[in-house]
Amino acid sequence: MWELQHLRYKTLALSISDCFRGARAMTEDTKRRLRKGERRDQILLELRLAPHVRVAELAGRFGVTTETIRRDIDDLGRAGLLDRSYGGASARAPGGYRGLDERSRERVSERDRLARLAVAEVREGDSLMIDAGSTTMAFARALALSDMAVTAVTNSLQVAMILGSAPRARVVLAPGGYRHDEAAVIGTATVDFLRGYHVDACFLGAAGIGVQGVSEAVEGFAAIKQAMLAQSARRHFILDASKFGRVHLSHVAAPGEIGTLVSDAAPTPDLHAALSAAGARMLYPDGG
Amino acid sequence: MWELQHLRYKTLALSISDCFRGARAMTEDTKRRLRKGERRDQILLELRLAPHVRVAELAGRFGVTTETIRRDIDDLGRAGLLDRSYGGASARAPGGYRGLDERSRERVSERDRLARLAVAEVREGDSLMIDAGSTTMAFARALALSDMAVTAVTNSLQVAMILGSAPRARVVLAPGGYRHDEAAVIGTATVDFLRGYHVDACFLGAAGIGVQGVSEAVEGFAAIKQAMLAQSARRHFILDASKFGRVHLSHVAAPGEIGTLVSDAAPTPDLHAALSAAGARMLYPDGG
DNA sequence: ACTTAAATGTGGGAGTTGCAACATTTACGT
DNA sequence: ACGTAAATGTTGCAACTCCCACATTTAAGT
Repeated sequence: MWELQHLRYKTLALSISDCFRGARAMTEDTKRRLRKGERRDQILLELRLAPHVRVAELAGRFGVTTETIRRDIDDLGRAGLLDRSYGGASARAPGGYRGLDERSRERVSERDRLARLAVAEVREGDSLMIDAGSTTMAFARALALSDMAVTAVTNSLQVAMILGSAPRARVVLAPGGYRHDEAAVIGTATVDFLRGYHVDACFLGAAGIGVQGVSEAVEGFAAIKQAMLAQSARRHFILDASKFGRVHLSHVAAPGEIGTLVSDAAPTPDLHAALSAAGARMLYPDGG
Repeated sequence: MWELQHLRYKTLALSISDCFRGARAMTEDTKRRLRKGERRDQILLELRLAPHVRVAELAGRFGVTTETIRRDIDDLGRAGLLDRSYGGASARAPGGYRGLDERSRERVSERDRLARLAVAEVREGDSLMIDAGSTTMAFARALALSDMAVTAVTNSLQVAMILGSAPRARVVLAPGGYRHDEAAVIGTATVDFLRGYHVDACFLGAAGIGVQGVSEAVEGFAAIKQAMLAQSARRHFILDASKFGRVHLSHVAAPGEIGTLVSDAAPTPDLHAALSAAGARMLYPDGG
């Protein structure tokens, strides 16, 4: 009976493993046999349908020992393809957010504090634009908790799903080409769509901020951020202190275009000087 | 120290619990005190950021016993707001898909077989439209496994995320108002956007099919399905046998407009007669 | 203030999982 | 066909989780 089950999966699984091996640039994975790859593809795919799988259940389904499954998800976890958890594995949320296992409790509350600082800038009834990123996800979560009536336009699937669960929030999702690593849509369709909306405020993340302004690493995100900036009466960048002084490929906004910088710590003196000279507002805990 | 942590959460959590209680129509939840509701909101929201939380970790964070957390997630699980798992809880995937715990192993393979039957209708290089639903999610999963080069336009966030993980698939997401219970976008913006594409084939789910044609329960989905049908050279409905004979509010397609019905079992004689008289093609295991 | 019920804590036994060392099987190259 | 190494299975023990019943605390109503 297990044999039958196994064969079915064997025919079903084709070769996503190839992509996976390719992505890992032939390190230790090239040595692995088919059976293993198939199983791992199955695990990964199952994890896209259900957010969590259990070791014991997978073992039963594939007709192998729990130890084998354990080794599989250990390796997959090491490769960053899923998150290990007691008794099983869970899908790694796309969009940059790391599970709590990797973060200390302090960082969790830091994240929430920064997010609430940004939520304080939102007024009841506001229309918003929110872009993709781990900071804006945390912002969306805090905004959902605040139970404010807002309408949000976003290109982030995560933000849509998080904020969409709040009873008084309306979410409009922009169209575009789907980027799986960021769980967001991107492209000219996205930008064109955004131009059709005028909102009270936008809340954006970014990869870096320096004296020359805000910059972004992911190609294609910069254009979206700029489009959102252009349609918003009030502009906000939510950036934790680790972004200070970092410069990335794509230019997003000059210091004068930043509006308000929401952060979890005061900017470095030179950054503070440059931003304040350009008329940017800065907001951070302990007196901003 | 725990006191501090707890207070922070106390201020953060406002009143999504109200919505939750409201949704449950004041059964046993009305009796519950604030503390409990806050904790549960936190759990639910945390689950939107991370796909899995552990009992022990939550207990530590809230400064309560694991037993309390266990009771929380038990109740939340009973209310259908999350999925229980050994050692913790995982987010319930929106869009109708139920975790494996609730389904027998047979139904899992049935689901996969139906999905693969539909995938067999896809040709390398095809452009597709795929709508939202649990059947189309399974289809997207099987399509991702097939490793075919396809371009898919969809209004389902789940389909986008599943298919978007396949290396050779391109996914275009339609815009629109976000419907959280279905994890899909909906509305005139969605329909208008779809009209901008011509595709080789569409794969749609639906709530029911009868002699009068295909019908749908979710308001607003019918228009999207019709738009997708209109833009597709080949038309497919993926429906399991439980949909046979069911009639729902919104009309989607007459028998003559169905194209191909992909199912896991042969339609009932009268349904078969009506469809075949209208020129619909039928596809099911064991000789279609 | 008193009563009552809900909410939470405690403790122990049963079941699950994790881990590591070692045995066995399987797959591949020569 | 043989040898080798990867892959998987097996076993035992420690750690963790679950669940039950009962004790204790907390919150609400009168």
